[in-house]
Amino acid sequence: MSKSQLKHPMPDPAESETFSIGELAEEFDVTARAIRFYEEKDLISPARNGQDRVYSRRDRVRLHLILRGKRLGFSLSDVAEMINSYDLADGQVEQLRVTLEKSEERIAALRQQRSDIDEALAELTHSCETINNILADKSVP
Amino acid sequence: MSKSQLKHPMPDPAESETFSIGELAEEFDVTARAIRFYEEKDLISPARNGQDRVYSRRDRVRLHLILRGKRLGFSLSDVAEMINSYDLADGQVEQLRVTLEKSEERIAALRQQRSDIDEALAELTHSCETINNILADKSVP
DNA sequence: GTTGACGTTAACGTAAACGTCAAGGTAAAA
DNA sequence: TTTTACCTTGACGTTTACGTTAACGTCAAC
Repeated sequence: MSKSQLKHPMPDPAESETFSIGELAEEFDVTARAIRFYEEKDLISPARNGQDRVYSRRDRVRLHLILRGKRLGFSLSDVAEMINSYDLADGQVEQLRVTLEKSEERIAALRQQRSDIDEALAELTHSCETINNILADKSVP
Repeated sequence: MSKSQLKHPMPDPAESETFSIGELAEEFDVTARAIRFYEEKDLISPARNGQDRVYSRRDRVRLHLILRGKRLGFSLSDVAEMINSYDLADGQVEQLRVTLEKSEERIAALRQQRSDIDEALAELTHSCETINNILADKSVP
């Protein structure tokens, strides 16, 4: 199914690069519901064509950032803080500072998690061994 | 406040080793609410003295197992499966088999998590470096 | 006879990130 | 014209592990 068959073709055929919610959903493999949810949380604010949402390239970048943030384990409110600080007076620098700070926190948390996991793994593998031994004994009394 | 001052002293002074919910809560540093919640989820079934719950040593062991399971990242329903399989005809062996299986699953999941964390750490440390470089440039133009 | 420490049940609240209807609008293709 | 594809808002449901009242019972001590 080509783009010309879709309900929402390019508004300006001379190209101004906009996207429908469905296009973005498919491209990034998320549901439209999720994207609307991000909007509800002030992570993204697409333009409107009547009722329909119209996403610019900038919006698309934001969505990309949101998903990257999620992948790295940030909460949506963290992502909101990072992304939205972009729109402040200071712009760039402030956004970078916020992101840097949150990233460092995240790194610390991840390191902690990793050591927790290592502990759990040690305990689990040990108990598996023990269980295996018991079971071996029981089956050959 | 010593034990003799408590509302619920030993029912049998000749010792049969029972515990109140508050005692267990304090010993294991969980709230009484949590312990009742575990009961609601069929993880533990203390006897009653009228309205009051009376925990045996066996109940105490179960609680210990529950908390250990949680610490290792099992869900309460996982823990329930493991613990409750103890009460089946086959008893011991079946419980051990269930626990072993779940533990192996858990180990696999933890390894996956760890590698996810490692990936995220790599990406985060890299982006922190990048940001630091940009900020350094900006402050010394 | 009341205060304090402990216990009870019942049921609603919380956080995160959406999923899942319901009920409908609009436009383009067959 | 009807079907099909895509969109909308609104609102409740899901999951996990409890927290948090509310309203009350009970006993020992002062």
